Amino acid sequence: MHTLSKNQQIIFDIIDKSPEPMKAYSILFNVQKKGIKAPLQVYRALDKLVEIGKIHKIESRNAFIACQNSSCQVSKATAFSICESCEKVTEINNSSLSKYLSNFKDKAGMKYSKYNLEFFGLCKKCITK
Amino acid sequence: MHTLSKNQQIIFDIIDKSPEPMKAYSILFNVQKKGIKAPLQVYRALDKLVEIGKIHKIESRNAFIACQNSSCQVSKATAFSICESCEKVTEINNSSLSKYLSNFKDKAGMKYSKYNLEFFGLCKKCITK
DNA sequence: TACATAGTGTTATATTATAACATTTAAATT
DNA sequence: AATTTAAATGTTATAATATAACACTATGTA
Repeated sequence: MHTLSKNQQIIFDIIDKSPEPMKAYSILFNVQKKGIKAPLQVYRALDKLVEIGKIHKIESRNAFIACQNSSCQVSKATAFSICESCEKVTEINNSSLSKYLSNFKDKAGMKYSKYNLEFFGLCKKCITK
Repeated sequence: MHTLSKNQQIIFDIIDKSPEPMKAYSILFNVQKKGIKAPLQVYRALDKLVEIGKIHKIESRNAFIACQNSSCQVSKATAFSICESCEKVTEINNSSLSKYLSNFKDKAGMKYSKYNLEFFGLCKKCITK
């Protein structure tokens, strides 16, 4: 198991506590009281946390969320649902889906080592508004 | 069928001719000789071209490619393979995959209106290097 | 014509991300 | 414990990506 460094722990904690994905400069603003002053300090921690699978980047939003999936050691197979109204993001943990995608081969026979899937729609709350 | 405006056509043409995804400022550089001088002129055309499905954004790369799929009118169901070595990107057109994903429902019962999937790996050329 | 909608041109600025280099800390090896 | 190595930190500067705001022009349609 990986032990986080000081900066990594600070930045993981704030992402983990957040109910929604956080952007890098919002993270920076929120950790300045803890002594983290520069964007690079944030980005380096983010890079490492993504690498070890503790957080994921929501590519379409340039934002980061803590991994919701206890069995997810590395960010090799990620899927998210994104509400286009309230921007709520949920990590999808569905074994049928992950099996289907992990075994997917395209016509050219290329075998993939990683995928990222983002679904967009309206969440239950927003659909009734 | 949609008629492209002058700027939209210029920008679509250069993306369509490119063998690889193009980034916004690379597009800008390449169309300055045609009188397009400012980032916004590029981004506005890109937004519209994405909206009508003539191009797609590769989110993990902040880059744009022309739609390879003649039946794809709108960018509601996109899938790409991305070589992490040479950065070659190919649009995946696989009816089993698109059916599976279009019909996918998560546990919360949320029904999605759109998805984007990016596979990562090594293409055939790069795998033998 | 006149009205509405979409597109253009422009300047300025916001947001996201990395380069480069010096230093410090932690971990692994002897 | 001392040495070595890898990982992490701190800092300044800057690159790369993207949007706000406003004035104006072209196009389609009643």
